[in-house]
Amino acid sequence: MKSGFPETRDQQVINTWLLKTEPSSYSLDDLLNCDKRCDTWEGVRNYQARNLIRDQIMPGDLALFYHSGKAPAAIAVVEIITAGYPDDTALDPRSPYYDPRSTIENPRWFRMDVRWLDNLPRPVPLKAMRAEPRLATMALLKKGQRLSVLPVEPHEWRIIMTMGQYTT
DNA sequence: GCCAACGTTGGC
DNA sequence: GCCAACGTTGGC
Repeated sequence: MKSGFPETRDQQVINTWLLKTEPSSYSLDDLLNCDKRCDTWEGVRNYQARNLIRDQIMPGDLALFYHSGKAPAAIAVVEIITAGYPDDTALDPRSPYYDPRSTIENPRWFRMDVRWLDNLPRPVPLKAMRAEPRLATMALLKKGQRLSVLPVEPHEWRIIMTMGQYTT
């Protein structure tokens, strides 16, 4: 990644996000074990997060891969490789993400596909982000926030890349 | 394990 | 449309 973020690709601004996951349900290793280190980000069942996936997240965007739980930290960078599209798991009665209110004609939930890019050389713990004054307004750090998909502002992204010693 | 914060549900 | 009850998230 070069300096001067936000970068553009094909005239399009690349936005940055944070994808939160509880590692006991889906971890970085799960992503790394996927074919081509690509996987689908399914099961989001929160309307605000759904709206971001459906309306804003674009292929080429970048995201921090964040583990919640025992050792909360941003640990890797992934690339968004699709726009949002209907989350079929909502249609499957055997899926833990089944939602009978969702239909093919009227999908209620959306997902996108992601690809692993790199681990952060130094994972950035939640604690370190809280301790960094320039990250004070970060969405992740807002009290009581529970979104699993969060926007990351360009300056926040740069700071976290630096903290994570991520340089390319 | 606790509990604050938040989203969702459902009775009215 | 209001709001109390409930379930879930997630840091600590």
